[in-house]
Amino acid sequence: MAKVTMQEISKLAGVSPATVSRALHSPHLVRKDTRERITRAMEKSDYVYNATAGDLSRKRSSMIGVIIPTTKSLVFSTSLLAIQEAAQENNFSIMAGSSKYDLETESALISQFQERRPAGIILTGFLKGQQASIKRLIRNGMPCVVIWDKLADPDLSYVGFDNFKATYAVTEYLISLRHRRIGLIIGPYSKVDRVRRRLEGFLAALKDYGLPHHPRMIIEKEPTLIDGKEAMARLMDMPERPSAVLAASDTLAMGAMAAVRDMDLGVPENVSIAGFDDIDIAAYSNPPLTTVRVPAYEIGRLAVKVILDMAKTGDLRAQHYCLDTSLIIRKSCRKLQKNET
Amino acid sequence: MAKVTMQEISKLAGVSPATVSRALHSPHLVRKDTRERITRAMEKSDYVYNATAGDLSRKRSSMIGVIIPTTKSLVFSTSLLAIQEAAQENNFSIMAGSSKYDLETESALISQFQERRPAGIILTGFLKGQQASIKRLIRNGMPCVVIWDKLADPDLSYVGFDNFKATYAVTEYLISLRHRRIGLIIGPYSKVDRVRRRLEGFLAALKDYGLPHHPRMIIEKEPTLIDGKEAMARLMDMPERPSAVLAASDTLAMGAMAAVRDMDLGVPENVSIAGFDDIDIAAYSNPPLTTVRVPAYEIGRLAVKVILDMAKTGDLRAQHYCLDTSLIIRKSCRKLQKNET
DNA sequence: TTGTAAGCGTTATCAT
DNA sequence: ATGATAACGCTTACAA
Repeated sequence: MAKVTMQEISKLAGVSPATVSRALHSPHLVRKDTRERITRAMEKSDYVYNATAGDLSRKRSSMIGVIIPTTKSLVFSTSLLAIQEAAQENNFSIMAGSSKYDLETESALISQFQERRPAGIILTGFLKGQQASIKRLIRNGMPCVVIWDKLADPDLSYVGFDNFKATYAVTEYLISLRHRRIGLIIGPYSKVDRVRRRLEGFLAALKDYGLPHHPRMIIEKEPTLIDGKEAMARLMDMPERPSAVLAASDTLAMGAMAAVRDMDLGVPENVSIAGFDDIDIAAYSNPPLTTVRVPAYEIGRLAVKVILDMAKTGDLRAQHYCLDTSLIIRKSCRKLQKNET
Repeated sequence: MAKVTMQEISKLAGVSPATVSRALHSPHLVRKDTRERITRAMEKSDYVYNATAGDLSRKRSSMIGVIIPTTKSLVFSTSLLAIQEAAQENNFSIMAGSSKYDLETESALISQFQERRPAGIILTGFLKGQQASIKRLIRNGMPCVVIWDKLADPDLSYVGFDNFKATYAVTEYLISLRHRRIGLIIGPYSKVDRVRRRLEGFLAALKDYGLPHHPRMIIEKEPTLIDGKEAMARLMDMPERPSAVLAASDTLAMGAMAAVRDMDLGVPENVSIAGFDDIDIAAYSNPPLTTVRVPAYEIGRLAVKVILDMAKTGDLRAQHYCLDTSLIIRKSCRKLQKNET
């Protein structure tokens, strides 16, 4: 398709290929009338620029690699959308892939990306054991930025938020509602650092307020609806069941609410549930979900900015952006009575 | 980054670049021991294949362009996930973009894709007025397949389902429940053919069963939660309000349910609601949503197969796959009493 | 089974 | 302001 090349355009316009290239990328270097002749020639012959050839010649490509855990979570999709919009505004394309929380998949994706010499790579959190290989990437001159977390390692760039703090805050809120037996349904924290920090925030709040810690009330699951439902069912079956449950993602929370409904019990009358992410639908669930709002869109845009900036200047020194989260109080949590348990 | 080239590997292994290339892509053409020497050389020097150069040389790239309306709808994300998985299995990368139901954005995306000479392009339905330019693409040798619809045009490939029939069926179901005043909340049918066919299916069912058609009960909106809610509020405010409402996407349906709840009315006691898509969460809403299941995942996988097949054989003759949808009856619709209206 | 060499369509460096 | 020309890193006939 589109087999006409710059060569042919240059002939048609009676100039050299170099001039055509200039007319395309640095129009100000070309006299107006030649520029117009070139433009006309291009239009007449349906010329389509060949970015592959350009990238090869220039030794860097105008693509950005993006890894998100899953396209099936609305909240990551929001970041992806932002990334895509920002990239397109700068005439970059994105290569997307989802790791599905699997180390091998993630590595394969990174390798696949590298083959195209992208301008940079955006990673969503990352799996345990990936840290070294990312550092190697950076050392080799590849702009990388981790999103959705605040990293301890000063050598790694990130655009994220404080998962520990955010989880601490929502747990604290539950405690302020007089809950003392609080369950936690959480994603794969043994595999993903970002998730582990949520666990740690939860635990820290419990400890700081002197609440007992029931390991059985912490359930690690995949962040899906069905897993949220199963976990909640298990929690509700316990002899001393929790009066409140924090689901470390809204998807889990939605599943959890369904479990309660299936028992003909109500949220928040019989049990309070809080989520994390503030996906769009959280405001529309029944009851509307109390949750932690995460700046998914802003994260995406900012990440692109960081990558583009690094690619342009060649300065790969780590950049850190920790954005704010906020607690969105809706109707899925209630305050216990003084003597209620 | 990764500045070592095939040249250097070939020197290291004491062979020609051509042999290295063969070892990589057609190992069977290379004697085992030379192959091993090459592999060792690559490992020792951290060689990373340069797909950009390869694509240029081979005059076709191992990328597939994908356009979906929005990453913010779970159901398109499912197709995207499937596409991405299938592509990766075949060592292809995907370039993704969302049109946001905007013609200019869609065109810009297609142009951007073309510059990379992708192996093919997958389009989700497509906007009115795009048909001619897609045909031109195909004529120029670009494999294209439209997903999520069954096209009338025999020259265009599609992997989709019958939007008319599916909508007809769910409307018929509502009618079988004795509903006679049925509202419709629907996406941008004036812009998107695929959506228009849903409208037509709805109208046809009404007509076939001799039901009156109230234009005011058909509301065109963007497929978002908030729009679903607003539309439903309007419907419920009508003097003769509908006893059932079909929302032509689950997202709209979720918004609609929220509107009913806000009026302190119940679904399906006061009004029945049916959706379309069967996004994951539809089974978990309160009440669980009766809806039309769409084979989003299968569509994605099959679309990649079609593209790859066309790219390999060079045979761009149109291929048509119309998959099945099914009505998933849950709890958001009820049967009216004999004398109930 | 392996090597030679001519591209692939741009861009960048020097000249003019 | 424009042109000549050598890369860029790989693939692919064709030859050996």
